[in-house]
Amino acid sequence: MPEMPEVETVRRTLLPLIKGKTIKEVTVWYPKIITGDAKEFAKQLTGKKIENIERYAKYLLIRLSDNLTIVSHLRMEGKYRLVKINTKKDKHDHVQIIFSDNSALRYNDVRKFGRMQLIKTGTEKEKTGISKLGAEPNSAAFTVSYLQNGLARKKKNIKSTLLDQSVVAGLGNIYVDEVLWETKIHPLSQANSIPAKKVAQLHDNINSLIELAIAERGTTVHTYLDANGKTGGFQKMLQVYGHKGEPCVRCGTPLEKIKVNGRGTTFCSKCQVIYK
DNA sequence: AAAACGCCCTGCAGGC
DNA sequence: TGCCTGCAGGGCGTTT
Repeated sequence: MPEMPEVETVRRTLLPLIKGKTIKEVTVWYPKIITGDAKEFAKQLTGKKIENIERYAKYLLIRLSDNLTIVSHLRMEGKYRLVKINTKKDKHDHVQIIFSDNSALRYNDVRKFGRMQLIKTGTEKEKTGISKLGAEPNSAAFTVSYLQNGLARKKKNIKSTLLDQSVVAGLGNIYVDEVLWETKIHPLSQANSIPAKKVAQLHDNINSLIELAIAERGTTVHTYLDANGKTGGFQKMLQVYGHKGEPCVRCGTPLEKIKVNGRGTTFCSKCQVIYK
């Protein structure tokens, strides 16, 4: 499932594959992927040139000529790959952007959860999901006091709070479980009851975890692949996610798995402290 | 108003 | 070439 490190890896691998290319034609096989009118999406894109790809949290911003931007969210299983024009359509290919050099960008998504939205460049903070996002890890805005203020407003558990993209933008289920284990905070701790010193540690650990995961080109635990079809490398460093029942590497206690607001949550009941 | 819930989707694992 | 159920989950609309 692409979280911020995976989306950043997609950005880095996709950019050199499509930068500078001119769009000749767009095919939308599954219109629900497109937010707004799919025919209009295809029409507007025709003739435009790919200028750059940016990213905010888990959103890709594909910058085009004529002040247009495709805002793309991969959700659980969205993938991009570049193919030759006549490559047979995969069962889960949903959108195709054909370039003037007869290569084609395919968007593939087994669960069809991903979304693409065409907007005027610069309106992403009003017209898309980006409008509700908080600060990203490792950004200037993501300070210790920013996180302390964010948690102070929340009475709910820390697991749900860190998944809340308006508090910290870019974390998903894997990295939240990892960072709570690393910081020795129980996932059911009440967000506004965590001591300031622990919040400061949490902040630093979020930053270093995301930085390391990006350096490792993300985590592949299910089907995640970058735009070159390569898996990530961070899965070998996971301490809790996917390790239910295995001994905690710090204390040897078997890791537990519970549901927290509908999300699978793996943790060590001995060394992760609950704050209430 | 904050928090929780339900929905979208498909593939796969597990039980029988 | 089995069938059925539950699980995986990010974001968003709806409900509590």
